[in-house]
Amino acid sequence: MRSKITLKELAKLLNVSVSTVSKSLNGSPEISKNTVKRVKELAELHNYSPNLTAVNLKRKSTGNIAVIVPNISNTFFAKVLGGIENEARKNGYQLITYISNESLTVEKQIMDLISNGLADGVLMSVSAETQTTKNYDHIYRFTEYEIPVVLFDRINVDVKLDKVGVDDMQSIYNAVRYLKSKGLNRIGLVCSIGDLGLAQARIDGYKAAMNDQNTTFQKEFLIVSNDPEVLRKQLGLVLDTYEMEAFVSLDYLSTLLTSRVVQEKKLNIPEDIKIIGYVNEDFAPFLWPSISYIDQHPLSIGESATQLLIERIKKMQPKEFDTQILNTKIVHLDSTLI
Amino acid sequence: MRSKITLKELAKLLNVSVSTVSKSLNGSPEISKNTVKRVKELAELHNYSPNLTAVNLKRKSTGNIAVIVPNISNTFFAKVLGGIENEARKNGYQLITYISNESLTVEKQIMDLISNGLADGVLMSVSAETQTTKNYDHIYRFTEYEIPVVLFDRINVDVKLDKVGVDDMQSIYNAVRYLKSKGLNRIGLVCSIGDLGLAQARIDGYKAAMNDQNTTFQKEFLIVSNDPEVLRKQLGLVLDTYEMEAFVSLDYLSTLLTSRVVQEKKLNIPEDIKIIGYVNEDFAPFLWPSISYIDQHPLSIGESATQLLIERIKKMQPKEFDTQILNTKIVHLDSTLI
DNA sequence: CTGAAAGCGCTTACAG
DNA sequence: CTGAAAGCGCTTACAG
Repeated sequence: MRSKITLKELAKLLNVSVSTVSKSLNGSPEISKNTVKRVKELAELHNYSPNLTAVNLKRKSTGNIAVIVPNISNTFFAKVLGGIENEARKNGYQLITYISNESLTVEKQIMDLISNGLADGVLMSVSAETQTTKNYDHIYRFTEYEIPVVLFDRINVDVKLDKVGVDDMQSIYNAVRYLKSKGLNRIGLVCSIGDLGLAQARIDGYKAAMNDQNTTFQKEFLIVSNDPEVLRKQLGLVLDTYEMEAFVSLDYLSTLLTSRVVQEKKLNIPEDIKIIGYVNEDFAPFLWPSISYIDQHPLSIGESATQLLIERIKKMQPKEFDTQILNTKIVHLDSTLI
Repeated sequence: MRSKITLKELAKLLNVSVSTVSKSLNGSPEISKNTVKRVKELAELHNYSPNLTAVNLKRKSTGNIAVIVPNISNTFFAKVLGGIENEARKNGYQLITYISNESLTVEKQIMDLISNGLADGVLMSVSAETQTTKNYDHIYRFTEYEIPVVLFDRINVDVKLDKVGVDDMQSIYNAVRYLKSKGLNRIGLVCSIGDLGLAQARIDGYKAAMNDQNTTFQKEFLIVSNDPEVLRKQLGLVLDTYEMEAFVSLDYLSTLLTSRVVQEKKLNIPEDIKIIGYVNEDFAPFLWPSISYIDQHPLSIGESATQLLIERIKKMQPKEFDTQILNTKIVHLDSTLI
């Protein structure tokens, strides 16, 4: 496609060898100041830049990091991607991105592609299907090829690899404890992502906190379904049956839905019902009422995962896998005011 | 990084030449059925796949499409990216993604990088700063290198290139006309992205529709600011001063904010105030009230832009630039019921 | 039908 | 200080 000037052409114009040009441009101390100057000037003039494909072939590396994201329906993964991009670009890596659409099949196809030598390392968040079927062979294959893989966010999977994410159990445990500290006891849990390992961890956190002091966990308060309609109905039922005081919602959809159904029932937030959920932090303040949420610092997740991956790329460590857990924080808005 | 088997190694194992192996694997008719079979079997056995860096160097192409997105704070660009990915992968291209963060400087850096022969083509949505400063040289440079560029979504820019997007003026014109057809006349416009060309087009659509029949455009109804706080105040003021009947909001933030401020004022949606805006289509139905929105079919935008780009890559057309305009559609939810 | 050779655009020991 | 040569892993005219 491109007709940019090559080393060879520069060499011809300067009447020197290709090696000399290459060394001059790469700051080798072998070459005389004078030649270096001549070469650099001409290179500048012609706007020379090395063909990265050739460089990479020579170096036996690609300069690419592959990123596999399960979906893009909310901004969480987009934000993580932002963090990954920051860190990758700072280190001179390009990002090759893929979306698995929560499908194991697609994930396998992507991994096949990548293993054709497309990337020096892989950052991935496993798809829902991969987690439910516990099919991890395609991931392990990379370590055979000596391509490091770092998992991010969805790290509650039984795979021995480097991982970067948050403590999902603790996050929800803290949220429930906060609500209880306000004297609330009838706290429901709403979840539309039950097939993810991290949802299970969050539910465990909920149960632990509910079983803590003056309350015991009641399974009637657990509203889990992938179908928004089912969720909506159950939520209505629970609100009609019990005098609920608060909800913890585990994902974007269920958070908005909780707020909606509560209001449909003419209940006031936060006076009658308090909510802590997961929502897009950029827009959370503009909802009515605005909903308190658990900030997972997606940017940091992306950055840390990328740092770890680049370390692995640079020196394929002895196999001691690292798990980095970042803190979460409850951001209080309207729905937990008072 | 990878220790995968190469053509040369396969050739040695089979006692044939590298050329023979290459031709066998690439389905050349020159080679005997028998050899092809032997080669393919061994290749399969060793899980051979060609080193794409080498193939690309030879082919003088990269197999990559670079995508530059201005931001990722809402899901719009994420969805477009999804469409791009579908189409790119179908055609065997990899996506290299970049986020310009609405900065001209970053955009230039990215373009420099890409021009190092990283991609066969570029899909981009120009940053806000690029639009306000009207600085397009770095974009034109690609055409000099014969790397095709297709702009998407933000196509209201004075650049002669292929473009794929929607008719922003018409979209808002239609929205306002719809509201007027319901007998509403005091219709406000709210916008937090005034520095984008497409916002201007949308505002033009609003003015045209307001000047249409029994109403004339009033600049008091125009609420435009990049600062949410200013927007919030002005919105409150307008609601206090005029008996508003509806709002058209031009972006995610202003849409949510409009709904919020209206409700803070104890006004009912849609009884007192109707709203048409732009929101994440996946979550729109779960808001309370759910907000009617203009569906821009982001997936289609991504797919069409990618198709066009791939055409350009395959046969660098005589320079007649194409502008593809996709339809938008109003999706009616709570906020325009009745 | 098979293979030797050249070449894609680079880098880097090695020789002079 | 400079350059010739080999090589990264492929593909493809060309010769036999």
